[in-house]
Amino acid sequence: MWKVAAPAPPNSAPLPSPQLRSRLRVQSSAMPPLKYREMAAPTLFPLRNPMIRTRFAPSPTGFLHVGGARTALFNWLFARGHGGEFVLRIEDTDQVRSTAESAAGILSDLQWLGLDWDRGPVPGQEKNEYFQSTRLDIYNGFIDALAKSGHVYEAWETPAQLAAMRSQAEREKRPFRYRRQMPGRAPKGSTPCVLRFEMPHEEISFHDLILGPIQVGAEEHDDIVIRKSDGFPTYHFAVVVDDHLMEISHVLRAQEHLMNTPKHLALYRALGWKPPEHAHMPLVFNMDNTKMSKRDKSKAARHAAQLLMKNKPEVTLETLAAMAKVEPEALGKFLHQKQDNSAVTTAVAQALHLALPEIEVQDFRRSGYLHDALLNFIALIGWAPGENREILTRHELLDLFSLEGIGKTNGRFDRKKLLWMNGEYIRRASLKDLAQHMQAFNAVTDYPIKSADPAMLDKLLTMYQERMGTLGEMAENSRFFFSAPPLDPKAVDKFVRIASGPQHLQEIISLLAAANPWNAEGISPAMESIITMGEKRGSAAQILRVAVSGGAVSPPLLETLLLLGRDQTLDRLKRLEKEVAGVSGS
RNA sequence: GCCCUCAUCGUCUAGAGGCCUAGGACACGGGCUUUUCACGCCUGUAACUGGGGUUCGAAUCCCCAUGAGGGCACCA
Repeated sequence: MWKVAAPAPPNSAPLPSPQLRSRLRVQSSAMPPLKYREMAAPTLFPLRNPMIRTRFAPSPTGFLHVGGARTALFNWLFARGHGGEFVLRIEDTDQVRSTAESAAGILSDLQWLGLDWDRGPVPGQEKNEYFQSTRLDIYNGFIDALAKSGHVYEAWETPAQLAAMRSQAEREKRPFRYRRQMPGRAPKGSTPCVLRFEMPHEEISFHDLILGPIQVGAEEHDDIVIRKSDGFPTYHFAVVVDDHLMEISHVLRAQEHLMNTPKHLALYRALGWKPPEHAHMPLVFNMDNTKMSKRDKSKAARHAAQLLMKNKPEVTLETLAAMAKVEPEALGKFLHQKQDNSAVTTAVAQALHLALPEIEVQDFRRSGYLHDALLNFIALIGWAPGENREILTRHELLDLFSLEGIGKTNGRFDRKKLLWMNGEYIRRASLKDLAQHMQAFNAVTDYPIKSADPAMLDKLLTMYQERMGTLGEMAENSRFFFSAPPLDPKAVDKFVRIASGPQHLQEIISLLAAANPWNAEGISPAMESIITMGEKRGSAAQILRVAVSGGAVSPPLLETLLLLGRDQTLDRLKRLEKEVAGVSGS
């Protein structure tokens, strides 16, 4: 778990209880005509409405995905931008897949992003009432009420039977809909059964705040399971009960939930509750239009490994396993049976020096993206403030955000633009802020720069601020300040193993050896000579660059040498001298 | 297969019937600056999916086609 500079701890305000719950009225059997919502567009909201309350309700089955982060951001912006409240609720009704680690990770990622919540779990503490798994009796109470009014019935099919019924329907090319009065329902059995909710037999329509009017025909409804055989409510039921009890005014969620909304509205109606407003936002995909999934990371690692083994036959499964320090068997399964495995993925990527695509928030964090840059970028997918604005502070985001600004078309996650934006944030940041970001970055990564003292970090930051896209880039490129780097043979050939190379190298060594004192004034004359050395201005300086940095690219030499110090500089020059002399005989 | 949704440069988008010869940003190309790499500055290429309507006039409204995405779980 990472350490997090903790924002203000969220309040754990009590749930709306008895009096509010007493407002709950279960519908009698005589139903009034179905009219879920007037088709005319409702007024979106008055400005600064204290009654606006949104929620982000992730299921703790993995780390926080950028898509989830965007949903959280939009909900947060909408609530806070209008003086409302933002609720965080953990939907852990899937006993098999939910883990406490995931929940903690999601909390930590949201905190890192600065998306704080008014009500919800308290980091570092036990599950409270914002974890659905603690609320079983509440759901059961409402299920009982719904049963009394005749909306609920038992269904005894096993999962296997249901699967068979579905494939049967598929073979007959007809849609499968589970309905109470359909023929061939399983008789009462001895195993625990599920409880289903009988959907109305009428068209359901509603007005989506982003998409406009949506209708779903009566024949499309399916009697949804509301309680699983393990006694836990399904998502559909728990979400409705909690959104009501927690007085959520606006449900802002991804468009993949659009078809769930009629089910939820039917539940609201059966429970006698007023549903919240709904707004479904467009989805975000990879540039190639595939879904952004953590599997992309495995795919990238697998692809790179297979390419390597194809191009270099000497690399076998065993050698690669040894390189990555994983079991050959596990690697085999990963490679050949396409068994995704995050441990193997990471190990392979590390062994091959492969940068995995960032998918989860923590990936971006570890790559050295600034949280505000990530937030800014994410906000701009599917939403635009108008006026050609792009770089927006958190404050401006809050100020400008509106549901009307959300578009209807799916977006793509353009990593190049994110990289640009992150660089933009880095260049605009103060040195002090950058140092803080670097510290947070160091806490979750392990680069040599971790060992830099504040003074050195400051100097490095100054040097790299204008030439990095991410903190990770700087951490990588600044390695040579901490230990002698490997020499890039291509750079050595190009700049040093040339006719004038050895002689220039000698001159550089004696110039710098004589430089005194080792400060800007003392070195500058030597630097000037080095730059003007040779035919083309600056060409000889590359020799020096290769010597100290190992390659053809580095921050400006003067500052570099100053930070490196005389001894390191001369050592590395002599190392290069030896390298060139040693091989020239062959 | 059935249902739902969407459709402007490669990408994110501006655009609410005449302000559109379609604007901005990223990316890409060219140039300047430069001891490398960046940064910065200047500059270029590039889009209204197609077809029918409505209208004096359509990127904007309607219909159809096509394409794309989502959903069809005892997952959420």
